Amino acid sequence: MEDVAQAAGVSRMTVSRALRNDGSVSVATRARIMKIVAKLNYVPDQSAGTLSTRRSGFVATLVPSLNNLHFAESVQALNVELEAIGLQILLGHTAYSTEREENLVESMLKRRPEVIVLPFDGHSRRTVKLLKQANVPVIEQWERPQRPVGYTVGFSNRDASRQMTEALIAKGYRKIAFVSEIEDAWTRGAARRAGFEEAMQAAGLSTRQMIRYGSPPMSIEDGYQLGSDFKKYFNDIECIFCVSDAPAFGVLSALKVQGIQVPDDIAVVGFGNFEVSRFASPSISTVEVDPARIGRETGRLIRRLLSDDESPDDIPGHIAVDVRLSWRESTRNADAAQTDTEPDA
Amino acid sequence: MEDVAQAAGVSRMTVSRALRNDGSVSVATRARIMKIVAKLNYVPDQSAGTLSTRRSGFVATLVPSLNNLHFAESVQALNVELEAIGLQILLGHTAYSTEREENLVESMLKRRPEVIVLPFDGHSRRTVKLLKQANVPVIEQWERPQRPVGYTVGFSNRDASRQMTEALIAKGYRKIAFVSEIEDAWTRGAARRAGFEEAMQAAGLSTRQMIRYGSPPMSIEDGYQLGSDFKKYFNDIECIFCVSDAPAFGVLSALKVQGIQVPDDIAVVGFGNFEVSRFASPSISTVEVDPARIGRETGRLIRRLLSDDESPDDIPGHIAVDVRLSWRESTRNADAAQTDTEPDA
DNA sequence: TTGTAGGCGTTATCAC
DNA sequence: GTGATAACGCCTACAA
Repeated sequence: MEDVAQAAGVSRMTVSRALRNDGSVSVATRARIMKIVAKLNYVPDQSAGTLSTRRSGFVATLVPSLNNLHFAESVQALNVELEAIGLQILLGHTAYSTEREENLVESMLKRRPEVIVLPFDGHSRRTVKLLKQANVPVIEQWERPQRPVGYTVGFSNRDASRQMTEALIAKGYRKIAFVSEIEDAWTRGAARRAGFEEAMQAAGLSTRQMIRYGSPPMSIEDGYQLGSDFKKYFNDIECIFCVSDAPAFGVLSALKVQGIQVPDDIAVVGFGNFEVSRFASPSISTVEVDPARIGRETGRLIRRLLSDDESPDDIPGHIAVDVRLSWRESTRNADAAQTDTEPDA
Repeated sequence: MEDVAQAAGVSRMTVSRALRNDGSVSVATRARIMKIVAKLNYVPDQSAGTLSTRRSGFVATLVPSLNNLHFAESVQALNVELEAIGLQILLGHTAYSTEREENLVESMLKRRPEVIVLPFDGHSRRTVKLLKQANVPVIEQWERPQRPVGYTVGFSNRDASRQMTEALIAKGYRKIAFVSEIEDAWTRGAARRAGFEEAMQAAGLSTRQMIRYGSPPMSIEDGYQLGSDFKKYFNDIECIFCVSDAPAFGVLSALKVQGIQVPDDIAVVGFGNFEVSRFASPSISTVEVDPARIGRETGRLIRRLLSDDESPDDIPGHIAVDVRLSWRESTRNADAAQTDTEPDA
């Protein structure tokens, strides 16, 4: 910067001001400075700026996995919002591990993010402690936790799952199996299972068919294996409700191989509206979440949090991004009120 | 840090050394310091450290889109490698735009990354200039450019596509259509088309069936639309080779709806080995790339570049991550030497 | 509109 | 093994 200043015959301060374009530099001077900046290929060092202004320009963002279009889409949507206000995402993936999450939060904090965004799938005690002490706005995404650390953007997995279960019951399904992971304490899978149980019990139906298989997140493969052992798992079942579309697709593929008709012999339902469920044949009925919207709303919330022309009291603590039920070919749709659009429509 | 130092009765320097665990602090002193650090919830400020050491700990990583499992997987694999050496990814997505790429490179540079990783899909002149002047190792991923800026990790899309085309010809296909995007100058799509042409011309076959549709990257939907107008696009064609698995799946779905048999009436081939092509029915033959391996190899290259116990001359400028052809159900496999494993196997 | 002085929180370096 | 000093490159605050 000194070089630029000398070449322009001004002080470093003036160069600094010209670069930030804060309006306090004469047009002529600024033009001259910018030309020299270009010629010298000068690129300001943001970490020095951060040190000085105490604003890092970072938003720490954790996701369970990138290996899942939902999270990737939401990050991308968030990024679009943040770029507009010059914020940079600092990404970390927890691989669905609260321990990794803890380490990530710790290392992110060293970068002095202005906001911390993370999924809620349960946090370790220390994670919560770190987040609270960080003195930085915290946004939990996807699930709406019982006791949120800070702001939340998302929906209740439990409610969504209950809704879907109630709808299945309304369609006449009685013997419904729920497929989810083993050792899913505190994850969204557990919340979805709870919603299922709630609805079934409210309807006086048996919740004995709770199949636990694989570890979170369940894969297509896991579902395929379950579906392949149809007799063992789904004998006398009318509808298989899977914790996510991935195992639902796997189950479906396995049933198809065995010549079991969906939805005539048995129905299959997923959760999440992954791309694969839309293009499967039969296409899979599912709970549709809108990942891009979660990212977008998170970004907007951040803009509000960081702009100083709004009182913090006016900012809502929770932003609901609700789900909807998508009825497709894998369920019997006798009483279906809304029908989802097929790709060929 | 001062607070910690006072509480421990040492100087800030000793605290700094204790935190970095550089071995020059007595065990007792370090233990005492660490305890106080924990009690005071002190979190060091990395931007100050960066300023002092001139090491940011960042690896700038650009991807065309996260909205594509390939890139997400490769980023994730890269991240695994980098975490091990305390490096943090600074992610940006170009949305397949060279202009966005240029802006991203510029803003990343302000963070003083220690390495810049980006896809090669053509760069603007200024991007190349910025990269060269940055005085930072540059790694181009996926494609192997003709004139690379720095290191490269990946494969030649042109060669891969030529290979696949040759294999299709060897299987007896003669009237092969190639489906790719409009305005794909300099993208991987163009390289793949070039490989196709090359192989077809070498075999004395017509390359008249070059269908251009949609803009990069082609979607399932684009393929579906093409496939729906079978008569117009694929009349008298024996095999449809798509620029990626996404349109291949779309085409396939559309053919299925029309009762056109694959591979009996016509073959369909993709590129990329997206998950959907493995689980489609019929499953889609494709050119299989290994995104995780690209990420992993990039990470390893970075480790070598940043470790000072290796002479730069020993580090290869290009790391080949080759593709393989996956033969599945969507092609007639008379002479197939290798057959891909199905999910149920 | 421009300049001067000082400090942001850490670490390199050298001395003890 | 520990401490004092200066510097990293920018920006805040104040002065001119």
